[in-house]
Amino acid sequence: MTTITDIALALGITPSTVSRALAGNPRVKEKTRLAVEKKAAEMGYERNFVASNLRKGRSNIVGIVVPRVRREFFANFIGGAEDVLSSAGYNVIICQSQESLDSEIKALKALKNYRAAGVIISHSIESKDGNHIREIMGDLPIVQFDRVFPDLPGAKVVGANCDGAYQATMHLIKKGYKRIGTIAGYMSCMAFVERLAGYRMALEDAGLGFNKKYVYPDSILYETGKESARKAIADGCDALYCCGDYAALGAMDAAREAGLRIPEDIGIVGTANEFWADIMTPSLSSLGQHPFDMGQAAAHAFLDGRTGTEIIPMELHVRQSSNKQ
Amino acid sequence: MTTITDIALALGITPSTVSRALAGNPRVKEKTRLAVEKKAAEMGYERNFVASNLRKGRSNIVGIVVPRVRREFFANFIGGAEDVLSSAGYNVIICQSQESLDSEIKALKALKNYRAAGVIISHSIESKDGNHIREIMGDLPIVQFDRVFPDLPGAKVVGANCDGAYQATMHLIKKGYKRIGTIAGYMSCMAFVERLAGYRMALEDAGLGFNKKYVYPDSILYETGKESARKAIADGCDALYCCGDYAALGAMDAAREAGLRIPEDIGIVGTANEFWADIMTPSLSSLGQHPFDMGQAAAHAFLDGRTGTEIIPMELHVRQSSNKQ
DNA sequence: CACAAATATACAAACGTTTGTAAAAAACTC
DNA sequence: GAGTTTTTTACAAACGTTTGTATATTTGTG
Repeated sequence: MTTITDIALALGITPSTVSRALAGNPRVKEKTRLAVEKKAAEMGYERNFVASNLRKGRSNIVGIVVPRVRREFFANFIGGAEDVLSSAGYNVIICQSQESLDSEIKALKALKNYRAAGVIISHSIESKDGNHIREIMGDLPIVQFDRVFPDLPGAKVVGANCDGAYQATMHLIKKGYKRIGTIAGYMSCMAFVERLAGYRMALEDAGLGFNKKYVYPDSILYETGKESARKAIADGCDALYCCGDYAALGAMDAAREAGLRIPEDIGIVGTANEFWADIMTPSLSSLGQHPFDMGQAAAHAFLDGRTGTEIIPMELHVRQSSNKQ
Repeated sequence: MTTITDIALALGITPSTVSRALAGNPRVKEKTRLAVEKKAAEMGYERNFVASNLRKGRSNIVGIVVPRVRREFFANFIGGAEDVLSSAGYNVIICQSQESLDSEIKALKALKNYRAAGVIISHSIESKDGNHIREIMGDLPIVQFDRVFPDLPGAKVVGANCDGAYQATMHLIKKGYKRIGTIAGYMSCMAFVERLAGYRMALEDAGLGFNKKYVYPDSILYETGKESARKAIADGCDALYCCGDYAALGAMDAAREAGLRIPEDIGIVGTANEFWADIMTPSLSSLGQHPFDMGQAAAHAFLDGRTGTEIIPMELHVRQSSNKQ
């Protein structure tokens, strides 16, 4: 592999000049710079990032830490972020926390150790606050998205969760459902708290009143969603706003097992708008985010060193599961 | 951040001894080693990978390059590989080629530049051979999986594609379908070539004969699958073995648009066993791989420096879309 | 106890960059 | 053309580790 020393030797100049030339430093004469660039291309030079990072104390790596890469939402977010970051000359390391605090810490430490330029993160369910993030990353730029800790400084990109859940719940109300429960998420996550708030607000605005009894929290997976839906059905709910599509799927199965027709006897709306929501029978109404846009927004927030919170709208996709005539 | 020099200073020994002690080198006395370990823990030392990598000329990074992270198969593969690799002390960088040769080359170059210890790759559709991989990675260990170039040296982990497609096709034959076509993939990919071979073998073994006319290649997405299925239906096919679930989904829609009942008028089997295959109506029969196992196998192949090809069995999940009574 | 052998540690260079400071070269000024 | 400023390049140290070689220490032998 050719080094800047090789180039310097070939041109009879010093490595430092080569380094500056390649970095576009105005301290080197245009003529020299062009000669260096030509020689570098000729010799197939590629900057050794490891050496560069060591000397500079920071790298061109941006870490993206997500619970799970395979979820529609995170996969699309990553797509959006990667687009923007890689065209800005950054390399992206993707880490999965698998919803575990330990894995999250491990990933952050590895990123810190590689002197990442920054980290874009949506924390795991097990993370109750952002102290470990701040502690490990020090003063490195942190961009949070979707699941954010409000007290942690730095940029945040979130969906309009409160507004979206309001829309979803209001949609159920307008369809004539009377006892609307919610299969909620974890109250350690902002996003889920916001959704609950939107759900509550819609009920109150419609004069239906909010009843804590019809909130079934900690349910975002198929199994927990199904279990919670069973309780909701026993409690007499005739509609459910679910904080996740997998939980909504569980709820649909619970309804079917209870002999209820969807959407005639029970209406169901999910959240995330996974690919399969549209192709199942009955198709699942779902509150979709714009993960790709969120990824781009997060990347730009990092690049511009912006801070503050950016809110990306959410969109309700009405399908059969809530479309009572 | 504390360095080995700090530890050496604190203990009145030299950095080299600290380095060796932390690496478990037998050249340092047990007593010294313990003292170093204690001090290191006390001072919160963490090895600077960047410096270590620079000196050693290689890192503890393993790159995984896949077309798309969000596909069930790749996401699960990554899960399996990450498990094994991270408990062996490696860090995993995940790169997406987005099925584009350019992105694949870019990812490989970045990995090479970070002096990755090796790369685990399933190449993009646009890659017609493995020359660019070998050229960029030099003599670094390469483990290929699923889509492999047989002429590229190094370990390979593949599903039993030929055998699986044989099973799938034979299943359709046994169900009484007569004119069985295949929505095939790209002939630049081993996996798809193998599946076609299995399909052909089953037809020939059953005495139905192979007819090139009923092979509709280059169709792995919803749109291309649908388009190819339209042709197949016009050609009089009453069953389709599809090389991908998204293509199978397109085929189902094409069948419905043509007024055909599934599975009565046309039988459909997909490949990959995506999550949603089970929940749609009619549910989609699909030939599933064991991506998690494949990921573990690939990681072990890398760790053990093994070479040669490992074949992981595939499993047919029979569901409604092919279950003609 | 002297001497050799084995063990444990110190020294120093290297990995390939970047960057502050010094020196050289070029361009002005009077 | 000498002196001054500006531009351009060279020198050298540093980032934190690893590792071959040399030195110091300990252990063993007669």
